[in-house]
Amino acid sequence: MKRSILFTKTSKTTPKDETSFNAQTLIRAGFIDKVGAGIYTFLPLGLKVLNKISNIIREEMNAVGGQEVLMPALTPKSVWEATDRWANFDALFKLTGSDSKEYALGATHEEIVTPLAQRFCTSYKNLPFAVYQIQTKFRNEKRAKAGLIRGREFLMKDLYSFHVSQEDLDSYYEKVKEAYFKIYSRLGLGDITHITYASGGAFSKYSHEFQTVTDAGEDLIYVCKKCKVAINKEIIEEQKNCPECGCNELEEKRAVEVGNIFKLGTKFSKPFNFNYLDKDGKTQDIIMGCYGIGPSRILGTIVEVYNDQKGIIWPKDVAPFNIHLISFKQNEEAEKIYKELISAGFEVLYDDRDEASLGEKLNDADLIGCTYRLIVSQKNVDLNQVEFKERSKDNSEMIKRSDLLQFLKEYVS
RNA sequence: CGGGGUGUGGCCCAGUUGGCUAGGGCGUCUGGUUUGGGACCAGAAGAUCGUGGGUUCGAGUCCCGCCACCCCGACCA
Repeated sequence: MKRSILFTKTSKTTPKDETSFNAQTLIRAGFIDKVGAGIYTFLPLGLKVLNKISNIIREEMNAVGGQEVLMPALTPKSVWEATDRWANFDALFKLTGSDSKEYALGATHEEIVTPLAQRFCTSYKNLPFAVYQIQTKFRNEKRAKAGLIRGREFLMKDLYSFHVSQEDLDSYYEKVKEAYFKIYSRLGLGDITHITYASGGAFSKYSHEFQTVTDAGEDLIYVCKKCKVAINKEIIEEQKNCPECGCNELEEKRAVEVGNIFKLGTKFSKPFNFNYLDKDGKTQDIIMGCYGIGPSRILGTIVEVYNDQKGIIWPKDVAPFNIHLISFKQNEEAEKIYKELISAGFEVLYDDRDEASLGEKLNDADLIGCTYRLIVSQKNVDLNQVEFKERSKDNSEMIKRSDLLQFLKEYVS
């Protein structure tokens, strides 16, 4: 992508109606645009990152046998009444159609996926199975805040699994747990993301959350110094030591909830009379699990975690572009390198603007935060070299022009 | 939903006890000079002062309602 035709711009000033670091920075760098409280547009740069996050999640969901679907955001009142959540789920956005029928904007999809699964699953032969989607969710938060971390509309991956028994759910649950660890590690958040024991809400005694440690977090967790498992604040009173290793050296930290997995049991299969016939032809309960993770919240969390005074420092696999290429008084050679990199399969943001000073281009590159940066200047062209720098490091190095592609192939990809 | 705060060109702000054609910076456009960390000069465009009502000879400024946004709290399957 050439910077000269990218339709967004960076800004020197931060919007005053936004105080969270992630939203301020993402708006300034041209990744998102604010439409209302907790409502954002994803711009080309932001959408690229969001899609990369989603794709990592998608790959890991596919790897545990999840089958991707896309359920509606507009959901009829009747399904919510079946589970008694029309009246009791106060974050539901409700609306009325012109036919005076009532709807809710999907805040979660148990009410949709359960009847869906019921249509196709009647026998033990059909079990187990899991479906997921990556979709916009709506929650009428009393107060949206913290930029992308608590919006009223946000992207969510929700996986639902269906089982013949509690044992089968338990073993699948462990598989998904492992998949989640892989996801956070691929997103660059592995070392600072803890699995925590959290309230099970209406479904069970405990659920598990995945919490990424950052001061921007809304939650307090208590991390076991030995095994890195943590406990959420809401259950610290009843669970005073580590549930895994029993030790009581717990350290309080602020964190963002970046995932939550639940054993639903029969909480949703029962209200919909969703059963199956076992080998003996006897009717049995379907046991369910659900597993959520929010790509847009993760995007905001990454910005909160990986930054310096100049801007964002994207982890390699989620950066909007692999390489930020800057031309300085030398557009001919830079253009040539741009084309070479593109045909070699790199994603490149090429700042080809004549009117921008080098300082402006460098500041933009630091703000946008692509992992690697190349500078092609007249001086470098004369010396047959290109300047290479990692966003996370202080020093740059010179790469021989003739070695450039090979170097990048080894180093960047 | 309770408490507090803020609304002035695209963005950040100034605007005195109410007073004349509402200012500045950033950005944008034109021309010229520049270029290793957000360049400079000259010119230009761009504003229902959140919105509705009221007080007044006169309202960005005072009063009332509403709306939006931010912060603290509550809430957060």
